[in-house]
Amino acid sequence: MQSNYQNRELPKAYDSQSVEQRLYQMWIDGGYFTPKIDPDKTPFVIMMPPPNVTGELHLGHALTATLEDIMIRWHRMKGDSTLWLPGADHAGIATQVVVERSLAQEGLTRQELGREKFLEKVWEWVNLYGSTIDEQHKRIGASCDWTRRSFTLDPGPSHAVQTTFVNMYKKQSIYRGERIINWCPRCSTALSDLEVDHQEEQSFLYHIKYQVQNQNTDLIVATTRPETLLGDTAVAVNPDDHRYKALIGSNVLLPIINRPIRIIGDEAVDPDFGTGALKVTPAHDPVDFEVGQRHGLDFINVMNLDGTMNEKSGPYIGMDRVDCRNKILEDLEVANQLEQMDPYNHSVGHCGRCGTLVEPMVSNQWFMRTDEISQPAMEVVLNGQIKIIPERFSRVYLNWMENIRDWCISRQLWWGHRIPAWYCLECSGSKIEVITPVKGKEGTSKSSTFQDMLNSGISKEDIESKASHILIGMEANPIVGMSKPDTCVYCGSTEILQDPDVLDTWFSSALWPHSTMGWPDNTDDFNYFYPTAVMETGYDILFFWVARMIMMGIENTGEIPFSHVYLSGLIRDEHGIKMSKTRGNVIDPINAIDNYGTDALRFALTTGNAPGNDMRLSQSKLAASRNFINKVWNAARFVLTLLEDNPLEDGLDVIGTTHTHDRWIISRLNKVTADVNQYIKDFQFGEAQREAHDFFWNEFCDWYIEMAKIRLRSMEPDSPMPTLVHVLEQCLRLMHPFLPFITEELWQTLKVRIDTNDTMGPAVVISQYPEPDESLTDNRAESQINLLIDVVRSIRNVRAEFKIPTNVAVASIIETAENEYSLEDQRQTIENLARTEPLIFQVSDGEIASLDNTATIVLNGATILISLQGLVDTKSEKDRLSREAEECTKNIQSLSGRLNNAQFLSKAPEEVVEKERERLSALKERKDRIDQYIAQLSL
RNA sequence: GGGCGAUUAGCUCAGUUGGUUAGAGCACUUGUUUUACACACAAGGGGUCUGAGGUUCGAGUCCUCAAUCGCCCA
Repeated sequence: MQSNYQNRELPKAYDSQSVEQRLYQMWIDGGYFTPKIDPDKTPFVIMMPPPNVTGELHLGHALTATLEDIMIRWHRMKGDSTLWLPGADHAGIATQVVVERSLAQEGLTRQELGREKFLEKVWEWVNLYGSTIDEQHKRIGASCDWTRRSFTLDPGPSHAVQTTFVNMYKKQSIYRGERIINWCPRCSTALSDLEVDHQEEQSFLYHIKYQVQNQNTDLIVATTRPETLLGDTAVAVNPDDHRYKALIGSNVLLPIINRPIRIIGDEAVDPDFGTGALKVTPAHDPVDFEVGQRHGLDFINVMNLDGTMNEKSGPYIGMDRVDCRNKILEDLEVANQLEQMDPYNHSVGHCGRCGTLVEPMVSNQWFMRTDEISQPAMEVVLNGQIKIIPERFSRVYLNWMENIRDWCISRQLWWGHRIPAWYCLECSGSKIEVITPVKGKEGTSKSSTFQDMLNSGISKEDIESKASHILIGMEANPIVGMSKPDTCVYCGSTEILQDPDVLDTWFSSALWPHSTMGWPDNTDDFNYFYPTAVMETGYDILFFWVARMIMMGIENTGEIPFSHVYLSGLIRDEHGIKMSKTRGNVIDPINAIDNYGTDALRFALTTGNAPGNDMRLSQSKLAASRNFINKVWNAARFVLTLLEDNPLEDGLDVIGTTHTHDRWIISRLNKVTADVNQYIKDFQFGEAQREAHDFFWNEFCDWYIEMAKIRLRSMEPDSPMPTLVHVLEQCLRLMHPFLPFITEELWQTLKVRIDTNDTMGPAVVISQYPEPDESLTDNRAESQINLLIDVVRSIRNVRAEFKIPTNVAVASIIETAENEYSLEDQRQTIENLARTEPLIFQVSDGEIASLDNTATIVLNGATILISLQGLVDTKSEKDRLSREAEECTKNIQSLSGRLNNAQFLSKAPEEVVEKERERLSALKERKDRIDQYIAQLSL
C-alpha cells in the first residue's frame, strides 16, 4: 500500500472514484471501526437507525449516516472507545409487500404458498438483497462496526422481543382486547394510531331521515359515512337538547332495512353539530364505540376485512364500501330519505404505508398499556437525563406522552416476530374463526371455526396456510411463554396453535439499543456500551421510534437507552418540495457520489445544517462542495510538490518558529481548532464545518500559501515548509470527520513523504484529533497580518478601480505611526501581493507627503499613497475622501453618543466599553488624517 | 380546535447565553491562461434582518400582537 503513495504523481483534480472504495477497504482491513472494551476509556456509542431491509439508500439515510459518522469519527480520534452499531429492520409490511409483489409476477399468492414456504421466500429475498443498503452505507464512508451488524429478526433481538412480551404479559402490561382499531383493507392488517395519516378531504355532511316508530315524524340524522348506517344500533342526541329530549327512549327505523333502533341520550353529542342527532355505529367508529359501551348497544360489523360489505349489510352484500356509499345514497334519494347534503371538510385516515382509506373497526388485538411506562419516559426528559436537540422537541415529545394511548401491537402479517402466545385447539378451537378465500371466486371468502374445519378432516397445517385470516375470539385462552407449550395448561391436549399474528415492527425497533447488545443476557457489550450516547434520527419518527425506545429501554433495563437525542430535519429539493420518485425530483445519493464524490455529498449535506430544520439540496450545492474538495486537493498537491525540492529537515516541529507569517497561521489554526471542537461538542456540525472550510480556503490558501510562495522564491533561510506541512496535516485531521476520504488519501500521501520514523501512526482515521493550545495564540502576529491584508486589499482595490494591468507595478508610500506594528518587515510580501514597487515606508511625522497624482487610502493604523501618473483626478479623489470622512463622522457620532451615555457606561460590561473607546479613538485618528489629505488637495 | 416552526442579499441558507460596520454558497458585474487549483484567482455591486408595538444603555437575537407559508397532534 505504501509504495502506491511513494512515487505517485497526483492528478490535477481530485478523482474520488479511484480513492474511496480502496480506502474503505483499508480501514476495514485495519479493523479501525471495531472498538475494544477498555475500562480506562470512555465509551461512545451510536445505534444506527436500522433501515428497512428492503430499502435502498436515500438522502435521509445519507444525512443520518453523515451526521453520525462525523460524531463517531470525532470521538474515535479523541480516543474514546467508539462503537457505531449498524443493522437492518425487517420492516413487516414493507418487506411482505415486496415479496408478495414478486410472487404475483409468477402468478402466486402467499396463501397458495403457505406460511412456511412464504417465509422461506422472504428469507431468500433478504439474503439476496438485504445487504444492498449496507454496501451503500460503506460508499458514504460510514465507519460503523460491521462485525456487530444486527438484524431485528436475528436470534438475539428476537429473544429480547419474546422476553419483553412475556414479561409484560405477566405484569398485564400487554393484554388482548376487543377495541376499535385502524384497519387497512389493502394491507389487511391492524395499524397503530401512528401509522394512520389524517388528510383533510372535501366531502358532504348527509342529512338522512330516520322515521320515528309509531309516530308520524322523522328524525334527521347528520353523518359523513352513510354506508355504515347498516351497522347503526342507536341514534344519539344530547340529553339536554330540548328538540329531542322527548324522543329519548323511542325507536327509529333504520332507512332501507327498517330495523328498529333506540334513541339514546349521551353527553358526548354536540347539539350544534349537524342536526344534533347522530347515528351510532359502535363497530365502526371510535366515539360510537364508547357510546355503545356506555349504553350496552349491539356491535354490528358490516364489513369484511377486505373492505367489502358483509352479510350483515343486507342488500349491499359483497359491494365495496365506496360503491356501497354511492348506492345507499341513491337508494335513500329514491326513498326520499335524503334530506340534504352540505359540503363539508373533514379529516380522513389513510394507511401510512399504502394510502388506502383506513377503516375503524372492532377487532380483537394485542395491546400494550402505556399509562405506566410513559411516566418514567417523561421524567427522564423533564429532569434532563435525556437531552433532546433541538430543545423545542422536548415539548412535542412530552405533549405526545401525556396524551398517549395504548399501543396496538399485533399485525395480521406473516413476516415478523410471531406473538409468543398459543391456544389449545381442544378448549379454544371453537372460539377461533378461520376465513378462507373461496376458490374461483375472486374476493369472496367463507368463515368457519377452527374446530369445525378440523372436524371436517382438514389438517391444522393446511388450515393455517390457506386461511386469509385466523381470528382468535376473546373467549380463547392464550398461553404465553418463551416457547410452545407441550400440552394445554387447561386440558392437557397437545393440539396447540400459535397465535397467527406478528408484532408491530416498531416493537422490536423499540428494543434496538439494548436488544443488539445482548439483553436480556448480561453480556460484556451490554455492560460496557449501554446506555448509548446519542440517538440521531429524523424528527418524523420521534413518536414512532424515539419515544418508544425510551419507554421500552427504561422498562427492560431500568436505564435510559441514550443520553442525547439529535433530531435532524428532512431533505427537500431545491424548491423546498419533498423528494419523491413520482415527482421525479429525487437526488439519489449513490448517483451524487458517482458524480461528485462522497466527500462532496457529505459536505453538501452538512453545510448549513441545523438540528430540526429541513434543508434543501441541489446540484449547485453539490458542485460547490466538490469545488471545495478539489481546493483541498490542490492545496495539498502544491505542498506535496514543494516537499520534493524542499524536504523537511527538522520534522514537523513548528512550535518555536519566530516568523510572523508562521506564528499568525498557527495562532489562527489554534483558534479554529478550539472552535471546531466546541461546535462538534455542541452538535453544531454545520458551523464546525463552515469554520474549518473558511480557515482552509480564505486564510491558509488565499494568504498563507501565497505568502509562503514569496518566501520560497526568495530563498529565505527561514523556510515556511515546516509550517506549511504542519498546518496542512492538522487541517486534514481537523476535517477528517467531515471529509473522510480525501483527508485520508492526502494524509497517507503526506505520511510516506515526511514520516521517516513512522511516528504518525497508520491512518488519519485513528490519529489524534487536534486539540487547542492557548500558548500558540499570538495576538501581535494576528494584528500585524490583519493590517498587512488590509493594506494589500486596499492597494489591489485601487489598482482595479484605475484598471492598472496586473503586470504593471505601482509605486507607493506606506505611512504608519511610530507605535503601530511596523509593516516594514513585510515589504517583500506587500510588494509581491499588491504588485507595488518601489515601496517606501515612512513613520508619520505629521507632514503630508506629496500628493500629486496619487490615490490616498486611509486605514486604521496606516496611510497608503499610490502613485498613479496621469490617472488621478484631484476632484474625484477629494470627493472620495470626503465620502469616507462623512462615513467616519457618522460612526464617530454614534459611538461618542454611546460613550457619553451614563447608562451605557454603568451597565455595559467593562470590556464592551473599552472596545468602544478604542474604536472611537482609532476612528477619530483616521478622520483627522483624512481631513488633512482633503485640506492638502484643496490647496 | 391545540401546539410547533419558518419569514435575513436575486436564489438557498447560517447567524446558541442580546454587544463592532449582519455572513456564506450560488447567481450577477469587471478583470486575469500570475506554472496548486478556471472545480481557479483578484476586485466589486446587492440587505430599513416580514410588519407593528414593547423590554433594554444596546435587539436579526428577548416579549406581545398581526400577516404569509409549512408541519405535528386531535
